[in-house]
Parts: sequence; structure tokens; C-alpha cells
Amino acid sequence: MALRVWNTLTDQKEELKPIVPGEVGIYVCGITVYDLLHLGHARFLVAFDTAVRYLRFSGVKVKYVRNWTDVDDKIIRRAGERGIAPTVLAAQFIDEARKDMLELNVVPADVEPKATEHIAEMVDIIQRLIDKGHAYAVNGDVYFAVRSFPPYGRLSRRNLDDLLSGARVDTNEQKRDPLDFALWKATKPGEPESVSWPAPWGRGRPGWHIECSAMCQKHLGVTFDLHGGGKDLVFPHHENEIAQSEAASGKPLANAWLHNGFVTLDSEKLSKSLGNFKTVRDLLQNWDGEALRTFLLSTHYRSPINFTYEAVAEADRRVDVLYEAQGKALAYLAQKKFAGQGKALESALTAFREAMDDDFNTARAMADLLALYSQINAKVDGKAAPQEVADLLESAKVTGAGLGLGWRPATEAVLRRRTLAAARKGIDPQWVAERIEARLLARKEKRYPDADAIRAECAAKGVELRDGPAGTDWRVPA
RNA sequence: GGCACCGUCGCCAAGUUGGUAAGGCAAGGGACUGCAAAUCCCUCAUUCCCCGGUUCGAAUCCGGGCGGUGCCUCCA
Repeated sequence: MALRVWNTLTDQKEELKPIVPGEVGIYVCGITVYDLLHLGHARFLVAFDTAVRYLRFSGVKVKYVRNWTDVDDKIIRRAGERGIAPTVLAAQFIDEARKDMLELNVVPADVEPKATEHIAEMVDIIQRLIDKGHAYAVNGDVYFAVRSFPPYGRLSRRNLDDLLSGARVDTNEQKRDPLDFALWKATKPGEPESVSWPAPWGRGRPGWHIECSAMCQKHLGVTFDLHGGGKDLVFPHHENEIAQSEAASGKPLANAWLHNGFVTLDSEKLSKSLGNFKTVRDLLQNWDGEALRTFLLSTHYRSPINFTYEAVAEADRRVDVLYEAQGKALAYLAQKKFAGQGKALESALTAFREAMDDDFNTARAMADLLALYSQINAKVDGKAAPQEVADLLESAKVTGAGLGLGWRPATEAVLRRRTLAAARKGIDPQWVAERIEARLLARKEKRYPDADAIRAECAAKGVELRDGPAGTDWRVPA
């Protein structure tokens, strides 16, 4: 068994060979916190959360570092609009982001460094770059001299002349070369004190790229295993990160670079300028976080995933299937007075590993997971030996946990999902209970047309009645 | 203009170090049900945008075309 990952640097799948056997250091470029999370954030969070879960599932000791970018132009502007300090604004949105992440079952990273807490490390790298002739200071700004670093462009596979011929190149006159980028931005008049730090070249704040170079080096070392982020970070962010870090250290930054694809809406990238972005918070008004996670994992992480309500509804139904089958299996085991312990099947574990070892193929792993639940249903229907059911159930739980799905206790999950769905649709559980009582009476008296009318009445409100041996239950389908 | 990626059943989506098309949804049939729901069983792409080529063999490799998207500016 060997995990193979797609490495943007080499443009191929290659076996992950940790620097320290059995241990993996991974850095993922996090969120610039000036607003609520949008679906694109959810995608990279879930993608890398799943990658980390799988590494741990494989017995690897992982150190996961995901930063918070808490100082940048947009944060400063928005904080100014609201009359609060940029750091306060950033702290607020970090809190909000954490709430959403909890719903998406995204575990906290082992280290979640903030840019503002690593200014000294950044200054240090910048100084080294100046000393080595890779950077220069002009009027308090410091720029990285792209032409001083020959490998520049390797990650994104573009050459400097192509970049220059690109339609829009910054014509900042302070730069020696239009391609050079800022390492340090001098504080401008009117900018808040709280985002201004002293440096040998004058007060200022860091450029965007340098923070990641400083944070990953501090927490993972000069060279580490995996570096990830969204595809849109390949250029210029990661290209610049590599240039800064490697020019300063003379050593490779990360051995493999992982990039997730975009979330699209009507097949177009979500973007604020198009006005088509969706916040996670908005979506959570209408969907269970687990459904969103299921939706995001239904496509391979490197491919684009198109957001539609139908797709999320389908994902939501999949979550239903999963917990319904769990509940069904547990009820069966209880009925059979099964007191044993299920043992995950080797065949299921192998299938899961094969899928995930292939560059985290969650789409395949999810298909396998659903197949397990299908088998559970078939076994229960076929009155199979309880041990068989218990083993399948354990297999599903273990592999599901590897994906971050199906982790809640079944009865709790079903009830929770129903409660959330009812609340969203303005359905009063008390009213449903009364309807069920009325229908029960009608059925007892064989007034079937009346009973059916009540069923139809409930259906019209989005409530589905389900008759079972233990009475009538209800749910709110997606 | 430069550089990439993508195009598989009505919809979603695996499969691309070549070996003879997973799965889900939808649809149809059956079992179960007073009717339903859920569940189970069965059916559902000789074919992978088009045209050439390489090969014993290609969805997978090569060339050309058509269509879509992204990056080149802040962006997950």
C-alpha cells in the first residue's frame, strides 16, 4: 500500500515519500479573514481535512499547519468601514469560520498560525533575501527580484517572457522589473498603527506571499512534505512562495504541491465580482453540513465541482441512506440481542485504501461506502447472521470516519437532521404529531380515504409519513 | 495573445503507467404496503465530443478539429 498524490510541481502522480518515515508535515494556505467562508473555502477545507484524515487512518503521524491571513488590504479596508481595528475584524471572522468548519466536520489543524504573529520571522527572511541579492528596498517597500531566481515559473509552468506579454502587468515604477513582487509594504499615511510594524527598511506590513514562507518554515522546517491550496494559488502565490523560500534557504520548500479545483456555479468559478458566490453560512440555513461535505467529496478534489441545489439535495439523500441503514442495522442487532462487537472487514478496508491511495479518490471511496450500506440493508432484509451485519456496520463506520462522514450516532443524526429540516421549512413537530394521531384513528376505523387525505396534507408541507411496525414516523425529505 | 485543464448513459460521476466502460440520481418491471415511504431483486452506455494515427488491442497514447473552463490582477 502506497499513497500516490498528484504533484503540481512534477505534473504527475507520485508516491508520497515522507522525509521522516511515518510522519508527514503538511501546510495548507488558509483563509484571509475579512468575510464569512464561501463554498470555495469549504471545498479546500474539506479536501485537505479528508487528506489529513486519510493519512492518519493510514497510521501516519501528521502535523497539519493551516494559517489565518489576518492582515491584508481587504481586511484593513473593511475594518476601516466598520470603524474597528483590523485585528478585531480578523478575530471575528476567525470565530465565524470555526463555527462553519464545525458544521462541515473539518477538524482544527495542529497549528493554526496567524500572519501577524510571525512578523519577526518574515523580517528575517526578507533581510536574508536582501543580503543575498534577491531583494531590494525602495522607499520603505521591499521587492523580490524575480530574475535573480532562475527556477521562477517552474511550478506554474510559465516563463517570464510569457508573463510579460500577458495583458496586465503592474507598472509600479519603483520596481526594477515589472514581474517583481512586494515582500514588504511601507505604511502609508492614514493606515492604522495596529497593522504597522517596525523593520530595517521602515515601518510597514508584510506582502501577501511572505507570510506563508515564514509560517511554514517555522512550524514545519525548511523543507517539508506537502503544501496545498486552491488551484488559483498556483500562480502567483505559490510560485512566489517558492521563490522567496528557496532563494533564502537554498533548499526545496515542499516535496509535493497539492491543489484543489474550483467550485463553480453554472459552470463558472465562484467570484465576488460575478456576484455568484455562496457563503457557507447561507447554505447551512438550508442544508445539513454533512450534506455539504458529502456533496464536496462526491467529486475528485482536483476536478471542478459544479454547485447546484439538485446536487446538494442528492448528497443530502445520500446522508439519509447512510444513517437510515445504520439505524436499521442497530435495530436489527438489538432485536437479535446481539451483544458482540463488529469487526471491520479486510475487503472493505482494502477497497477504501485502494481508492484513497489513488490521490485521495473520495468519489470512489464514497461509492464503496454507499455499497456497504446497501449490503447492510440487504443483509438485514435477508435476516442474515447478526455478526455479519455488525461487521459490515463496523466497516462502514470505520471507512466513513476516514471521510468524515456518518460519524454521528444514527438515532441522534436522524432526529437532528429532521429537526433542522423541519425548522427550515417552518414545520411544527407538534402539528405533525397531531396529524399522525388523526390518521392513526382514521386507519383504525378503516377510513382510508381520510387517512390518505392526511398523508397528502402532510406531503404538501414537505412531511413524509412512514408507517412501520413501531407506529408511524415522519421525516422531511430534501 | 501566452500557459494549463476538461468533454464518459437524460443528470451527477469513477476509470487516462492501453487489455476490452464502477457507482449514485432519474426511468421501467417485481417483492413488501390498505395506500405510501424506506428497503431488497431485476432492467438500463458493444460505447466514452469529432476525424485521423500508433497498437494484437485505446475512453485511456500521438496529431488535427470542435466545444467548455481556468490562470496570466485579489482569489480556495
